[in-house]
Amino acid sequence: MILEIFKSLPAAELAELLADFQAIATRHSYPKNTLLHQEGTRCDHVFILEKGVARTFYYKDGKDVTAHIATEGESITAIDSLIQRKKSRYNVEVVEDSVVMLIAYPEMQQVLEQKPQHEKYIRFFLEQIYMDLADRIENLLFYTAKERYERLVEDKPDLLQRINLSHIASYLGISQETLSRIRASKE
Amino acid sequence: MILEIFKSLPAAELAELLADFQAIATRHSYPKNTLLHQEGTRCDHVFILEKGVARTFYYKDGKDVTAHIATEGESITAIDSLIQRKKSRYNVEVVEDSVVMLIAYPEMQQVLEQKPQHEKYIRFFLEQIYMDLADRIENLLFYTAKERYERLVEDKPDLLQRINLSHIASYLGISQETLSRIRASKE
DNA sequence: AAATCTATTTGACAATTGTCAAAATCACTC
DNA sequence: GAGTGATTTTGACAATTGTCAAATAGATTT
Repeated sequence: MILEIFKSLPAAELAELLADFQAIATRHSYPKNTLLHQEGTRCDHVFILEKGVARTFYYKDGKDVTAHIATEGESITAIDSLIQRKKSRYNVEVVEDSVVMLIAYPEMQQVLEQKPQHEKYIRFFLEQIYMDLADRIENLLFYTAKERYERLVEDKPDLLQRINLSHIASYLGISQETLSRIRASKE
Repeated sequence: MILEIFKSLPAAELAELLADFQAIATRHSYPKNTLLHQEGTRCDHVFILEKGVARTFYYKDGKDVTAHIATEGESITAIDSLIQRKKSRYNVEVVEDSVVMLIAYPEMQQVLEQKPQHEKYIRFFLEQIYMDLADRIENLLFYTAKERYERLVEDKPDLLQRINLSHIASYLGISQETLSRIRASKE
């Protein structure tokens, strides 16, 4: 159940971390469209996708907006709630039938209290997702709707077959109609 | 030299962290427009503003783009380089005459190796700057140029007197001309 | 105070994208 | 396989914002 981003790290040190987290993780299967976390409640889990696709979304002026998408080997959660320990504005749902590892936050904290040397991996994890957001900002600032779409296709070609166009559109910050036209203009 | 965001944390635990970081921090004064870090080199410092204003910027298609702005009680660095330990694409400069605390990354790592219990504060720090980026993305996705400007004025009213309009514009993802017109349309 | 350099504003126009409404396509159920 | 509901596409139009060029204002130097 190792996260993709950890695969480059020194195996020896990592093994203990993984063992400790394996010990508190549980595996679940969910059918398509299952809500893993509901907005307005506190989120106490990190979800790691073994198989399938999941997204976080929220409602902005009544519209469903996708904030994050995760596929195999990636993690997803209601990050605001997990960080600030309060009610979340995000929902998390699986978009396909999925197999998910759950790590409960309180147990994770306990592991980190007992073995603070693991904290540096959490730090590494946060650094990675921070850089992901920085990339996304640059994407929004400097690339046109069309370019953003092309970059997503380049990065995750399979995603477009696996998730609704409307979700892709809101994730990219484009109206669904514009995204549809962009697709039509290709080939 | 405490960071604004740490002020809400339990004082007792925090005191040791601060003492340990004070021990490796050095204070410097820089005149306006001094470059604290140059792109293409590895950044080995975190800068904490005691007085003044600083920004990170980079060149995108030859244009100066402001990525981050920090004022008193906030921190700034070439975050890509600090995280990934490689050459940075960012420059860091002070925009006003400033007093800055420097913390060298290698020494910070050493402190964290010796006292891994401090890692959780680093984690807290990363979580905070992560949420800042998430806010910025939402800002870009859902608010017009005018609204983004108004929100910045609301949040940091003094900034507009302290830093060039062109820097504010690129930070907000707006052309300088549009920002100028937005300002003209008010009052 | 004139001269020079920098920063900001203004004008004219074009391009990108959003919105609303309707049609077409697709997917699933009975 | 007809029918129903969800998803995607298309059309027409308006609004926001960017670009390029020039003018103005402000700041700094001699």
